[in-house]
Amino acid sequence: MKETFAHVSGGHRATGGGSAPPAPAALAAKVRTLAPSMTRSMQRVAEAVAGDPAGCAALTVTGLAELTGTSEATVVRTARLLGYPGYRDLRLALAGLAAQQQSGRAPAITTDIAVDDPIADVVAKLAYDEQQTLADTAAGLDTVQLGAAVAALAAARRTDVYGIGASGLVAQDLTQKMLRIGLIAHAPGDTHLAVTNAVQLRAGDVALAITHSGSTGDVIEPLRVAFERGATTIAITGRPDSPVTQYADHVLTTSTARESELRPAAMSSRTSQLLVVDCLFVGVAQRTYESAAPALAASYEALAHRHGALRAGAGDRRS
Amino acid sequence: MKETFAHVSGGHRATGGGSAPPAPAALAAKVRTLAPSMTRSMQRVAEAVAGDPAGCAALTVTGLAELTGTSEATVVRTARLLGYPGYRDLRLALAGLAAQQQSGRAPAITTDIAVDDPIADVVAKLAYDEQQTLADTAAGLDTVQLGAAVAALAAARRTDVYGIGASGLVAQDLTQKMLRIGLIAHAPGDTHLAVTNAVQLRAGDVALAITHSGSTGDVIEPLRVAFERGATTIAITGRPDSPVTQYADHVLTTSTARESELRPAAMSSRTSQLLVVDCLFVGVAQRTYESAAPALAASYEALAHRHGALRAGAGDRRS
DNA sequence: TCACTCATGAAAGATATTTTCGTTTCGGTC
DNA sequence: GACCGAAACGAAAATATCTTTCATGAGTGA
Repeated sequence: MKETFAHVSGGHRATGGGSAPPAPAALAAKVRTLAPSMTRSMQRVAEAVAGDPAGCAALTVTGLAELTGTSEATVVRTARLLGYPGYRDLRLALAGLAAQQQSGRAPAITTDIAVDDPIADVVAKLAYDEQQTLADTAAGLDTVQLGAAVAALAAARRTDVYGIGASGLVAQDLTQKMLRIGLIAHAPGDTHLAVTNAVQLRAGDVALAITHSGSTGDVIEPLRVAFERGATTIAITGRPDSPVTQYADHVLTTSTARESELRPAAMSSRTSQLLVVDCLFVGVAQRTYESAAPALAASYEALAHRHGALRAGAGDRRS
Repeated sequence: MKETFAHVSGGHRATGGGSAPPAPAALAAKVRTLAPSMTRSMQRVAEAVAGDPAGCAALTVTGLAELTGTSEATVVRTARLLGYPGYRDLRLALAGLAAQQQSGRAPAITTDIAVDDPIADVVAKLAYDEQQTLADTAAGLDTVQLGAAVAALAAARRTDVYGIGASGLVAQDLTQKMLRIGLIAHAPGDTHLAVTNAVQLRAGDVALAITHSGSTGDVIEPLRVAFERGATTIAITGRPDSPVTQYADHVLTTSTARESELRPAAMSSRTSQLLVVDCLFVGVAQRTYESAAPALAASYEALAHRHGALRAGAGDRRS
């Protein structure tokens, strides 16, 4: 009679009496616990699995069977013993475990970049450092000063942005963005031009200086001129006590990450400066939304057909 | 006319976008990057996968096909497009991803920046988004392509970097840095100059194009010229299947973050591009360490006295 | 409208996993 | 030392799952 055996085979459920949640990360522990109750070949399999989850996750039943010198059946039996419905699920758990211990290996990237670091490490370290820089900058940013700066920029008749070297690019970035929302901004390319421009400023205008060290003469000079002309002046610098702040109504502080030979200060200061500049931009865009939104749309539209100019195959959808 | 050239030079594209090893956790980013080049049903699958990795990992091909209302074939095709050999491997990666976000922090979904967000929120959201962009970019970068690009740059007689608009600033950033370690690099300011420059390139030289859309004619054109001149060409783009890759020996993919009205795509693509550029720079600096180190020190030295020029005391001698 | 391309799913084909079942091994008993 | 029974084990069949092929229909440009 069938029903007689039914409950017998049905009762073969694994540990837990009905609900056997597959082990998440406690696999190594489970292996150790269950090892004594395992047969020799099963132990070999369990050992391999616990020893190299990532490697085993890449193997098929057959592969793992060969690796451990056993058969597919044994592998499946081991998986069952470990609490999974079959090898497929064990493999899935294995992949998860591998990913976990992979990501847990993060602390290694706090070290400086070395000359012989493999390229993958360089990527990881740089990304990590820049993320850190962003977090630091955001945390250290004075929102009151930022708000004041935004208000000044939004109301300005025109804005001058000064920066040299790497900071010059940030200055241009801000300028480009402000132009996009219909505000008047300039980023003079050299000091003479900057000073010449600065002389034209007056109350209601804004001058913004970007310098990491806060001591770059080429940037301080035009800011000083603007300051003396009565313009509202803003400084973005990593040194809140540096010379440039003397002539700044509002000071926005960027974070200073540790630098090393292969990772010049310019790199992290740029990241930091860009975040500040983005905040300024978004703040200003919010305040001038009525005019900014259509201007943004218009400049987007104007660029759209440039993109299609040389289309070669892949269709680009309007997005 | 054009098409004749197109298919001739198009033969170079063996290394396009699909040669990357399976992505570990950069899946969400990859989905976003590749979504535009997907068909409707594939997008549905990709969406399901990105939206609920854990859930999908528990499904078989058939299950996922049913869930998304498509067929097994489509699921497999999607898996392929995402860079995996087949669904089985995608599923494994999915399990890994699920485990990671399980153990990791909460999803921390960011809402878009709203017009009436207080300035503090703007800072927090921008910082978070940019951090996310960095993580995605780092995870999605093909280190093989990156390594090849680094090797080409380090060995180049000279390097041209093309970029327009926001990408133009990134191009300048790279150029500045390369000059600092004694390498010859140019970032022509406009398309005419760029093409004129490109004509001068030959084998052993490098041309690098930076464009988020991958369809910017002004940037593709000089790269094409350089490509046909026999120079090694590199493209940094957010669209690995875009026209620009036709003329690129090495393609470096930047991540595409979701954009909104107040946060234009240019913002996150810039962050992404800068990370890639930094990686290139550090990689090149490593490879040319013998000459790069003294050059870096020298340029640092040369700038040092500029910083002191306007010392704090208010009295400025130099004018 | 027609020819064409391409996305799509049904079903055939290939792999991987699970089950079955017979053989081997081991420990004990006579 | 021979024999028995139970458990371990693997070969191969059976099944589930994944992949490929191919015909169809939707959409597109001429």
